This record gives sequence, C-alpha cells and structure tokens, in this order.
Amino acid sequence: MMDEKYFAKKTEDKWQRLWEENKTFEVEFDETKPKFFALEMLPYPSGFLHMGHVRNYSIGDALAWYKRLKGFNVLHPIGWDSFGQPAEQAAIKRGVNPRDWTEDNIVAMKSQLKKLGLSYDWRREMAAHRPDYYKFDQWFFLKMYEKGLAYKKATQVNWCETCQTTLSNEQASGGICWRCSNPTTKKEIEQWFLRITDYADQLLDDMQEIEAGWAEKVLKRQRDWIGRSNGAFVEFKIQDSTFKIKVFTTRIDTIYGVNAIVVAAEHPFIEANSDKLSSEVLSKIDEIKFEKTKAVDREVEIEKDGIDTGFKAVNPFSGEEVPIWVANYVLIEYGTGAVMSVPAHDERDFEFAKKFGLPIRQVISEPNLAHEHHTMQALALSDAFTDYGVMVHSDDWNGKTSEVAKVEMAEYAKKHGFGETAITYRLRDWGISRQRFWGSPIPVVYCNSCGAVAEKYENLPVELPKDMVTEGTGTSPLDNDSTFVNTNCPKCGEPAKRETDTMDTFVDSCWYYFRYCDNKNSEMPFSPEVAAYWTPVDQYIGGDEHAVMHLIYTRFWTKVMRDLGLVNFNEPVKRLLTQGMVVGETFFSDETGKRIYHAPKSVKVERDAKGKLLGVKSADGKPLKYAVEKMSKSKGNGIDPDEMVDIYGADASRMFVLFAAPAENELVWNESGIEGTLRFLQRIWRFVWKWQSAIGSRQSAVGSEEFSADARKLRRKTHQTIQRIDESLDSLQFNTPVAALMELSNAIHDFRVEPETAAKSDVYAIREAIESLILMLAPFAPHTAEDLFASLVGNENGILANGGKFPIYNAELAKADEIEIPVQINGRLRSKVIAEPEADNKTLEALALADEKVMEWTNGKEIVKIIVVPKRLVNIVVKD
RNA sequence: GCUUGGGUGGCGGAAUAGGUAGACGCACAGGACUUAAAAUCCUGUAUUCUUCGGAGUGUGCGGGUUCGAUUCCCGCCCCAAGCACCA
Repeated sequence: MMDEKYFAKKTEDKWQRLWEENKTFEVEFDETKPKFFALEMLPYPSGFLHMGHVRNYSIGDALAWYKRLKGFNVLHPIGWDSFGQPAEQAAIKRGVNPRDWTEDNIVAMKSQLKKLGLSYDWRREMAAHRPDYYKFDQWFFLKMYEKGLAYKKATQVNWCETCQTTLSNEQASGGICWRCSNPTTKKEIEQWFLRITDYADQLLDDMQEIEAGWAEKVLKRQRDWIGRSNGAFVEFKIQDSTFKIKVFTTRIDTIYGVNAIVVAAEHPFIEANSDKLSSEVLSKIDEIKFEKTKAVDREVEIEKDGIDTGFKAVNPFSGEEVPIWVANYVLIEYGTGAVMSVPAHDERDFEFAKKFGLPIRQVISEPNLAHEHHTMQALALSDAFTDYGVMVHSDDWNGKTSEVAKVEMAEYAKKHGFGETAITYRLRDWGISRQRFWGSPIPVVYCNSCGAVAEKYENLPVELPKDMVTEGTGTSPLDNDSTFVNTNCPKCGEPAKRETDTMDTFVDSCWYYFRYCDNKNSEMPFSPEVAAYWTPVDQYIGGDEHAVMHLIYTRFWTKVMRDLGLVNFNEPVKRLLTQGMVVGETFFSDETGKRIYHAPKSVKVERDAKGKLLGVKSADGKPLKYAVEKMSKSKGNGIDPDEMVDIYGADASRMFVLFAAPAENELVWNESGIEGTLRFLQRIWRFVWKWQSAIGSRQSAVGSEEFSADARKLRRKTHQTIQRIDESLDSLQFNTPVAALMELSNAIHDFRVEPETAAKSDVYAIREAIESLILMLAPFAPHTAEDLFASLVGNENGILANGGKFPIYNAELAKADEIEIPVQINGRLRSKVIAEPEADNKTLEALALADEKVMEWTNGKEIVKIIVVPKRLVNIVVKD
C-alpha cells in the first residue's frame, strides 16, 4: 500500500533494492532485439561525486530509460578511469598504497552512484587499474608493436619539473602543465610512441561519417588539432656551402617575393655551422632559445626578434641570393623548422621585414591591378596581401593565377630536383611513456643480446608490484623495484630488464567501453562477435574538455582495432553530446575580496518588490560580492550530491538538473529550483493517492460512451504531451519534456472531477493521463515512477517488469475539437475567433470579418487584402 | 587576431520550413484554509498609459525584405568558450 505522502528516501531505498534483486538493468547479448548503447564518460575515482557527474549520469540515465521504454535492449554500463596521478600523489602524500586508495574511493563513489539510483548493469563494471583490464592495454600495445605502430625513439619531450613526468604535447599545451599549471621544460629521453600520424588522413576524412551526430565545435577542434595543410617543400642551396635548407610552404606561388630564409634557433643548420657564426649571432640565438623556455604568458604576444646569420641562400626559381636569418617566430616542431620569408604575402613575414628593414616585393596582385604592377617597380603595401591573385614580377609565371601556379611550380621544382608537393600535419605521434608508478606497465624487456623484446602474450599481464614503489626523481619509480625490473628475455631466456615506464592513462580510456560488452573475457579484450552487436556506441555523453585528446585517441584506437579485425567500422561513436559545465555561485567579502561564504543559504539575499536582486549580505549584515565560478572543493562553492539527495531525494535532484537548462548549456547552480521539481513529484503522488481506488475498482474499458468536453480536453493534452516528449527525448532535449510533464500535471489538476462522482469515461481519461504521465516520468524520476506505477496497476514489480512501454500517441485524440484563430489587422493582433480545426480559408475569412472587434477596426476603411493561414491566423490589411 | 556558440521578463529558460513572444519552473505580491506556522489551494506578475473596454512599446543596436520578423538578408555592438606566430 502506498503512503499518503511522498517520502523520497523510502521510495528510493525500496526501488534501489528491488532493482538489484530483480536484476532489472542487467542485459544480455540478444540478436533478436534492437540494441542501444548509452555511454557516459567514465569517472576518475577521486572519492566523491561532484555535480558535473550528477548531470552527466542523469542525462545518460534518462536516455537509457527512454530507450528501454521504447523497446530497446539497452547497454548502460559504468567503470573507473582509475590509473593516473592523483592516486599516486595521494599515496606519496599520505603513505598509502595507491591501489588501496583507489579501491576505497571506488567503494565510496559506487555507493553515491547507487544512491542516485542510476540504471547501470553493474556486472559489467571495469576498472583500468585492475590486472584483468590493463592486461589488454598491454595486449594492444604488443599488437601495435608487431605492426610497427608502437616504436621507441629518443626525443625532446615536454617535462614537468613539479610533477616529475613527461607530458604529451596536448598536456603541455602552451608550455604549461595541464595538471599543475607550472611551466614545462624540454628534456631528451627515450620514449614510446604510437603512430597516430599514420591515421591523420582517416581521422579527418572519416569525420563525414559522424558529422550529423557530433557538435561542429568538437569536429572543428579535432580538425585544427590534426592541422593538415597542403603545400610544398622547396630546397634552397647555400652560397659557399654544400648544406641545403628545406622549407615548407603553402604558397609556393609567392616564391619570387622571398626576401630571406628564416630558420628556428634549434635548426640543425645553426648547429652545423656554429663555428662560422659571429659571437654576436650566437649570443642572440642563445637569447632566443632562453626566452622560449621561460614561462610563456599567453596573454601577451611575443615580439618578433631575430638576427642575420651572414649566410646567403639561393632562390631556386629566380637565382636570387637572399640572407639567412634566425628568428623566434619560426617553430622547430612544425614543417621543416625553416621558412621562406615573403613579406608581401604573409602577415608574420611582413611584420618581421618591417621591423628589420628588409625589402618587400609584391609578386601576387589582385587580378584587376595586375597590369599596373607589371609596369611599376613597387607599390607601397600597408599590409600583407595574403589572398590568391595573379602573379607579377615572377618571370615566366607572370599572368598565371595563384591556384594554377601552385600546382605547376611544385611540379617544376620536382622536375628540377629541388622540391615537391607535400602535406604537413600539426598532429604528432602520441608519446605514451610516463615515468610513473600508477599506470599500465609497458610490456617490453631489454636484453643485452636481443635488444628490446616484446613480452609474450602468455606472460600478460605484466603486473605492477603489490606495494607502492618509492618515488625516484626524474626516473620511473619502477626502476627502484628490482623484483619487477629483473626478468628473463622472452626470446633467449637470459637475464634481462623490464621497461619501467608506464602508459599514459589516455590509453585506458581509448577502448574501455568495448570492454563493457564482454568484461569477463580473459583471452581477448572482448569478443568481436559480442562487440559487433553492442557497438558502435549509439550515444556518448560527456564534457567538451575531452574534445581533442580522449576523443581523438579513441577514434584512432578504433581504427587500429578495425585493422586488427576486432571491429568492422571506422567510427566508435555515432552521436556525441557535449554537456555544459555546472558552475557555482561564490560570495566574496567586499572589504577583503576573500571568499568567505560558501553555501548560498548562509547569505541574506535582498530583493525589491518584484524579486529583483538588490544585493547580497553576510549573516552579520556585511555586503558581499557575487561571482559565478567553476565548482570545486577548494573554492568551497561545490554542492555535495549526497547532501542534496538526503534533502530532496535522488529523483527531484536528478530531474531538476535536467530541467534547469538544456544539456549543452552551462548550468549555474541555484538550489531553490529543486523545490519546484520536488513539489511536482508530490503533486503527482497526490493524484495517484486520490484516484488509485477509483481506477482500481472501475477500470473497465470504455467503448462508445461519450466523453465530456473536459475529458476530451484532458485526453487531447495527454496525447499531445506524448508526442511532444517522444520527439524531445529523441533529439536529446531533457528540459522541455519536464516542462511538458508539468503541463500535463496541471491539466490533470484542472480536470475538476472527484473520484466518488466521476463518470466511467472520466475515470478512463484520468487513468490514461496519469498512467502516461508516470511512464514518461520514469526517465527523469525512476523511483517515483516505478512506485506510482506499481500502486496504480496493483502490481509490486514496477514498470519494466510489467513490460511497461512508452505510451502510444494517438493523433486522432490529440486533435482539437475547435481551435482559436488569432485575427490581425495590419499585422497586429486585434481579436480571436473560434473555428473548426478543418475550417477552410473562406470560412475563416468570413468568421474574422464578422467578428465584432474586427469590425470596429475595419469600419469605414478599405480592405486591401486578407491573408489566411489555415489553422494559424487571419491577417486583414486595411487602408484609411 | 582567428574559430565556434550565444544575447528573449527580477532569474533559469520556452517558442523559429516567418504566423497569438514570454510555455514550464523559480522568485515576488495579494487572498483562502489555520489559534499560528508549514503544507496545500486561488489570483496576479514584460513594460508604459488607461475612462479598466483597451491602447502604445518590447526578443543586444541600426537598416532592409514582407500583409506579418525573436526567426530571413546587410552592417555593427557585446558576452562566453576554444585556438593562437602551424608558414
């Protein structure tokens, strides 16, 4: 029997228990059913949930419920991205084992997730730090090693002194460590790489398969990240030297305008010729290098700087001699580390030439000015002309367009052996070596006679030592564990040493969701047959901070898996929803600027009679400043989901998170709104309490019996709502369906019929409305929906166990008996008339003209024109 | 600077194959019930004027197209996020 009042905790405890007992959300591979894979980005087990998680999982859970009600076999799993630095740092700081720390955190967070009542199939849980999972990180590594996709090379890497680790280019973007925000430096080290650049073109080209389901901003960032550009290499000979300098250019058509060759300070030409350079030049080069290693303040643009080396290069097209400069604006990492400077047609070169007084010669002209440029020696340019145009001052090429010349000049260069067309990328190979303990060991052994040897598959996993190994400085912690390091060569059996670097944690998240399909498999990462049913992911949900790293790596990994024959598609994720951040309100003291008040409830908010915010004061009456910031523990503006669930219940909390803003928008947390969703749940509860016995005792079918006008109106609202919510959920809108549910609840409330006196048809209409409402409530407030459904149908097993389905929309019932047609005079609303929904234009026109208010406006005026839009409006155009 | 989003009441947000702007919720105000409070219920709430019937103004700003523009076009302003010497 249901309680008269809604007790969230009681209801939620009950259904969380029942779901577990009944294995409600456990799903199996079943080819007879259509599948749906709903996936949220897996959490790092920090130990506590934050509101970003709650939002992420509420969205995913709503979708999973919706798809279940629509008859899909829904795979909705969760796992743990449990390798990585926080565990290691916590271990160092507190002297605990990172494994224990991680496992404890998982236990804590799992109970928080369960309190939210999320509909996961918990049997499929995975955790990256457990050997049964990372065994297959290693398996994949070996496969890639065999295929030449994993390789080791000595390289300058980004190094963070504070974190004592290497960082990928992405993680050290802008010379700043992504984790600790301190400046990074460079260090020469032997590192393992994955050849993601082999897949650069596919990563770009396959985007067309997913562009319908991914936000453009994400694809754009990936495109920029890969940074493919089509151009050419050109070699410049050096006067009095056998050395040549190769440059990359996308504008070979501008080559007659070259005024200098400019190289990066780190370019090998400098190293090779350092003995011939003056001390002035060498010290300038050192200065440039030094400036680069300093912390880069991104707000300030670095001024261009450089020096003439005194060497001369020869332009292979014109034969002209140009000076060779070293400058700080040329990047060693991109292209060849050397550029041809064409100030007339490149903004950077223009700025540089202006500063150092180098000649500027225009060789591309706007088509209509080409003749003028031919006859005149030079036109003063105030800016670089970077558009395509017509060639001038370019010998035999004069008069050709840039587009034509680009192709022909590259061919010419190739024919004469000093160049060729080329494509360059910003994307670098992915360095996966980390000098850390808490990661998946790279399964390679170094043998004195055999060199680097792959570990055998049967020896996987290469397990981490049980105890935390003490931190070394600058070397891998595992170096200090002799039992781990010392092994035998898998090839010759002689004593050998293990690789002690571990893998970047982004490796773990590349393929974790495939593991959900088949997480008990000990032979393979997953069975290709089972994965073929569940994957690709139908809907992925997560923050857009993963737009480049995780989402590019996992797309790459999928393509590798495809080439290994594990999957038969190119793209792992059909649709991606990038949810907005949850931000908190923070209050500052006006006097000191310090953050002093955290919980919004501990401040006094002053408003005027209309509710407009006048100011915020502390409990003791001092004025406070207000700001919106990313929620975090340290800022004290975070909301503890546990606390929220205790006060309002999981259902009201989850529902509010979905209702408060569209999923992609930033959500400024404001607690007062939750009470609205709680009130809504209580109201539905009251409906069911009030009507359950009437519905139960008189639930006979209604046949030809006439429905009252009000009952027809309610049924209309019910069916309109069904259609609306179905469409919204299908297009991943979660805020508007909640509003629609509230509207339906308002309609039920306005249906003023009492159970004792209700006609059979009224009970039928009420039952239809309430039952539909409850079924459509399930994605948002599953516990409450389950309980109400059980009470209503008198079956304690709830919606899914009773085969509950999303209600069926009936277009006939949704149609109105009569509709209100606005009537405009000269485009301004003046009156409304009531008409049959099917009324034709003539009828509507006549109705409008006969309307009293309309006649007041048309009286004595000439009617110029009447526009009738069927079912929508009538507009009468009049003239005085 | 470039790119991508976005500017609608006191607040979060609805509504665009061009057709009643402000759904739904919050907040606020008044009322009913109550000894009182909470809960619940009723009413109001863009804005100005009003003879209380209505009338004018209003979706960042300025133009345009149209019977009609939050929606389409042109030119601006502002905000947010991302990228940033990629040759």
